[in-house]
Amino acid sequence: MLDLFQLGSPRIADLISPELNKKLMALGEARRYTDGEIIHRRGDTKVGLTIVKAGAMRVGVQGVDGSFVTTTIFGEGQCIGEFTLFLGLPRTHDVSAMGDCLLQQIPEKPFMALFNQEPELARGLLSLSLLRTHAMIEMADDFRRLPKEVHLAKVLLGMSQSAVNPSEIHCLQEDLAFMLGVSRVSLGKLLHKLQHAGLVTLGYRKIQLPDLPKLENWIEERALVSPVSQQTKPSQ
Amino acid sequence: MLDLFQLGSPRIADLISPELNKKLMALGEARRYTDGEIIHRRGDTKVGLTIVKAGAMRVGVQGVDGSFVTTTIFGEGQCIGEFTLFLGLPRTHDVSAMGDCLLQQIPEKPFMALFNQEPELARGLLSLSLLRTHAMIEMADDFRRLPKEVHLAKVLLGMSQSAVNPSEIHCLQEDLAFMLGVSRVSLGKLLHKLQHAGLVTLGYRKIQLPDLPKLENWIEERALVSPVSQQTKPSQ
DNA sequence: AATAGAATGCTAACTTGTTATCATTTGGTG
DNA sequence: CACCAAATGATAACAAGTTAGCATTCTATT
Repeated sequence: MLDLFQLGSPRIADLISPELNKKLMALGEARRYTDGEIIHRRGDTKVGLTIVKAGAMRVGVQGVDGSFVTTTIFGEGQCIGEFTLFLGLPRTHDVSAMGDCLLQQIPEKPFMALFNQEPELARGLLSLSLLRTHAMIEMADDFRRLPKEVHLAKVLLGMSQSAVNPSEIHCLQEDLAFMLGVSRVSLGKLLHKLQHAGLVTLGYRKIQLPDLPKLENWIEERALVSPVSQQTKPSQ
Repeated sequence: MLDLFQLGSPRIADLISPELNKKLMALGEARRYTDGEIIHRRGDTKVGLTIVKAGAMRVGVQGVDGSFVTTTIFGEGQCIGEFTLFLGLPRTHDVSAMGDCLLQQIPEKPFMALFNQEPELARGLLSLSLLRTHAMIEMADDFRRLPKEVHLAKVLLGMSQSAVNPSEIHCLQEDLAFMLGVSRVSLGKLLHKLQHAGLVTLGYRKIQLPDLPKLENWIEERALVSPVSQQTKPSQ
């Protein structure tokens, strides 16, 4: 469940030293993509790490019926491709440029050379992967335990925490609907419920969160289990 | 979505050399737990790695209403605790012994000592974490894209692949229901659909899969996107 | 072999979500 | 600035899932 949640996904640069990050970003080459351009497709077997230098990429899956659903948007500093490098698995998602963007693309060979030379890189990638897994576990649990409107509220809160402006989220109701596994109609109803509760304000292509503390409280009161805090405090 | 799926979760021993595994298992100490005994609770902050040496542990969450739902069963060779070691996060699940079991419990200090000394360990844990993430991503996608009965079939197939006897799965309908996010009643209906299609045979506390190739075909025909194969072929 | 507890099966009233349309609003484009 | 495509709102018929309750079946334990 990569998920829009992963807007808040950690950035590799935050998990390794600046020096190592410099070495990493010096590998491979940067390439510019224009809005909508395909970066790679589900099933592709090209191996390598891709890091967003500027802009954002849209991650999702194209259905056989032609419909496309977005599951994640990765912004600056976020990366994909670990599965191809370490598991030899084909790409799991279709990825395209969301607006113009600049990507650092690091092929297998130089990456693995650095990886084998710098143990710190493994540690950083391990933390990254664990953080993602952790977020997914919590999300999956929410998905099944929480009433839909609470889950929705939690998702919105999560998205806000990684937005430029925390009190305004830019996304389509259709994508939110997919994320929660409901239809657009249902999602609309849920959103209006939250609006009537004074927790959100609906807009065109955006949702405003006028009172974050209130939203947090509202969620807290309805979550069935105690939340696990999200601080990232590595041991060592 | 750890999930019963994770019965098929990789074992750490399969991702590192036998020598390193020996060193790892020599750390900490083994402890025996009796059926139902609590191993740790959600929210606990005790840091360390726990590896199943024999038997199995039940992973799940206790609701505030007292109900307990199983999300995963981890058997021999499988481990938990990476979040506590590398992210400093509290336990995400309640874990208890499922039948009598023997666990190797490795405290933070000796583990991190070995970790810092043997780069191979980071590589192994990275693969482990990525495999889990990958399984969860695919599962989450299925959760939202596939009709419930197809998702159920896929989950059953996944469970069979990691069972002692691939054509017989031992689990409660109640736990399966939670995994799919539906009620027990709905799950019953779904299972009966599959039974009428000749794909499963229902029993008491067990489900038989009399014709695995047929099941695979049936799923294949109904999956909306091409599956991503699950071979574990590390590069390098 | 009888029994108790657990798991499964079944039903019905009810709630919720979906599909299929169509109307309305919005914001970028020419 | 008018227009158009996209996004959102709204509705109704329909389908699906849920809750609650009880019956039945199974298995382990007397």
